[in-house]
Amino acid sequence: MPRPNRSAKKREELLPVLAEAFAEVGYRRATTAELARRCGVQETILYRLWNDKKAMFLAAIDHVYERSLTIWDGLLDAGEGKGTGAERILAHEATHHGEFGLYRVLFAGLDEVDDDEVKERLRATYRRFHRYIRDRIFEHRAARGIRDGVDADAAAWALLGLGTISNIGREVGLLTGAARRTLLRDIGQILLEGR
Amino acid sequence: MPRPNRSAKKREELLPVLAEAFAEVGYRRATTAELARRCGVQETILYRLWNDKKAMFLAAIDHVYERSLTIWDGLLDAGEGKGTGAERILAHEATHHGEFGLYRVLFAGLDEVDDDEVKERLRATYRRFHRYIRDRIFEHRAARGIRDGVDADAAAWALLGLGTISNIGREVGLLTGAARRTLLRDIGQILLEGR
DNA sequence: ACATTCTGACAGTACGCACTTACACTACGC
DNA sequence: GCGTAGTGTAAGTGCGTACTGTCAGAATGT
Repeated sequence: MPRPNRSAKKREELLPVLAEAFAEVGYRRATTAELARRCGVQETILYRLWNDKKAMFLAAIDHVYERSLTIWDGLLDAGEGKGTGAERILAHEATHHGEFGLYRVLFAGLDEVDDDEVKERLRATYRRFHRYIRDRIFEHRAARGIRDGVDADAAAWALLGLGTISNIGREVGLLTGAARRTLLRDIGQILLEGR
Repeated sequence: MPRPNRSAKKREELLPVLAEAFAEVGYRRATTAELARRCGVQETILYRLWNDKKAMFLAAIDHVYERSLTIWDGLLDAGEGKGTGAERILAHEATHHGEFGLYRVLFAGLDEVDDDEVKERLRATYRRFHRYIRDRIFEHRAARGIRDGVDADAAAWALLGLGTISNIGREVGLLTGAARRTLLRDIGQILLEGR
């Protein structure tokens, strides 16, 4: 049995680079040649790690969620005492939201939803984001003794929308950093409280 | 002087078809052959009306705004007495939002923002949408005597975000029609009032 | 009727891109 | 050291696609 297989490790190593590439130029324009160049490897190597370009993209979608979750969960663990978890995440996003541009992977995916696999993966990703946010809203309201807020489900969607439009505004140069901060902070608070 | 030029008329006639095509399959996948097929003409004809594919896309972006505005302005003119203009638009969108899928043209554009012309056109479009909504918020609050709501500018962005995420949710199959209705209605009302 | 410009159909071209084949080389277990 | 299976490099290949050249015919003002 010669040479152990390092594929898994290599995939893990290249995935962030792929995600960044898809984020920057979208799905169609991220040519396999460009992906390989950014990874510093030959195209063949990518094709040995993933079946095709779509598989690379699907993996990148998952990476977006996992990266966000890692950061958010870190915020929940650390910094106890400075408000509820939801407030801490909101405050963090108010200053750092979208700075890695990974959300653009999701935009790229929305352009490919007529592909069933892409659509399914996007659905799973958005659902996971939504549930996570909704749970934080529940926690927040429980901690604050809020019982009459609007449906937490709807509020979670609205918060997702807030993040999305904030990114779009940045993308097209309509929202400055300061504007995004007040947007996420003020409106975010209202949605959290639900009234 | 033989045969008057009907280019303008023809452009006007084909533009909705182009917009629909871009909405359905995005920019990259909307091949010129496909565009021509949907329009029922030869590719050459499209190229006589627009310089290149990008010009067709830019025109489609404008069309999205103009179509929405036509509908919304119609709602403002008609149906006086049933709430403020903002409320009427919101109620309308709650049931009809995104049913033509034209917003997907904007998603497609977001995948092409590294092109300066596309980015500029998107910025102009989002700005116009934002201003229109903001003005409706001002009117609403004036009519209701609301003076302590959150910044109308921010609220307008949040409403845009609400519409956007509503479309995304529909797109990936996470939000049913009923869910979108309550989302736009309940959260929309909160944002309108600003508290 | 006629000149002139618009209109429509078709084939073609150059290129970019996803994906493959082929092959030399390397590291490991026995 | 030897066979096996993983790794790196290079050169294709075939297809899809944006865009063009050509040319016959059709509609208009004079």
